[in-house]
Amino acid sequence: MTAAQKPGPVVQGTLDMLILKTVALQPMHGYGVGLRIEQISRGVFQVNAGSLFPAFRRLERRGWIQGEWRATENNRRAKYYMLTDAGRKQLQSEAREWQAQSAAIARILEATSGEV
Amino acid sequence: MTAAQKPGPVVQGTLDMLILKTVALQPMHGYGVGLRIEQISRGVFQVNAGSLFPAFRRLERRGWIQGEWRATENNRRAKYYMLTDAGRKQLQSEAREWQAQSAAIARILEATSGEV
DNA sequence: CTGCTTCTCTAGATTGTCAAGAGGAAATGG
DNA sequence: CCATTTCCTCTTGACAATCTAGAGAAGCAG
Repeated sequence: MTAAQKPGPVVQGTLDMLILKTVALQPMHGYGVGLRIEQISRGVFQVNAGSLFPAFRRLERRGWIQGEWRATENNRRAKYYMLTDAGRKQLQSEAREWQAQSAAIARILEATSGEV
Repeated sequence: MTAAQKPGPVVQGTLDMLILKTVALQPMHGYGVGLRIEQISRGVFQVNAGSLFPAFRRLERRGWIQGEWRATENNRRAKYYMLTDAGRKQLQSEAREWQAQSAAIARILEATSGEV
């Protein structure tokens, strides 16, 4: 039973970063981003539409991504989002901050006594 | 300027785990736990009293920590909390989950194309 | 036509955290 | 002795991100 816990929500505060990173690789529509995050996280995360779409609106409003209606591979209409230059900067900044935070948490979890 | 961003809030959802870990090392009072987390995180995190005390109440209500009034080193009264057995299990479980989550985020941040 | 899948989007509630404080008791400095 | 600072507990009210639980449209398969 060392394996696969049931999927859960994304770690709070990281969804924007994960979306930016995902659309940085290639323009994608919202639904696809959700699936991709589930896949790459290997089922650790599961993104709800009620989280996803507000996030896309948020990111677009802030100018970090830009949407455009296109046809999917399956002949449907979907809004494809791609990263802007500002979005690329934002992604770098959030990723850097995340590294610092997860390193800090790792330090705390590994602490064995009174180290500073 | 590669150095020390200004301190910010704890990553959402991790505060309980950080508190459990901190009191696991040695019984501590709330205020001290806050300072300790700031220290070990090297200023990455800064825990607000308005987050801290509700968290302690929450953890005690769930039976993961147990509080007791004692005198501090400085002759003051403070409520010292220590981990219960249930708390130890909970800490292990949360830490395991955290490892899975941060690994998943790392995978996403490092992705370069369509890997599954 | 019926039902399944893909895809977008909304409304309402919950939750964890924050900002901003109040207050008490010991130490410290004048 | 009084004033100030430091330590420590705790509360209130607001906010932002996420969730649950849907609706709705359009193509595909039976």
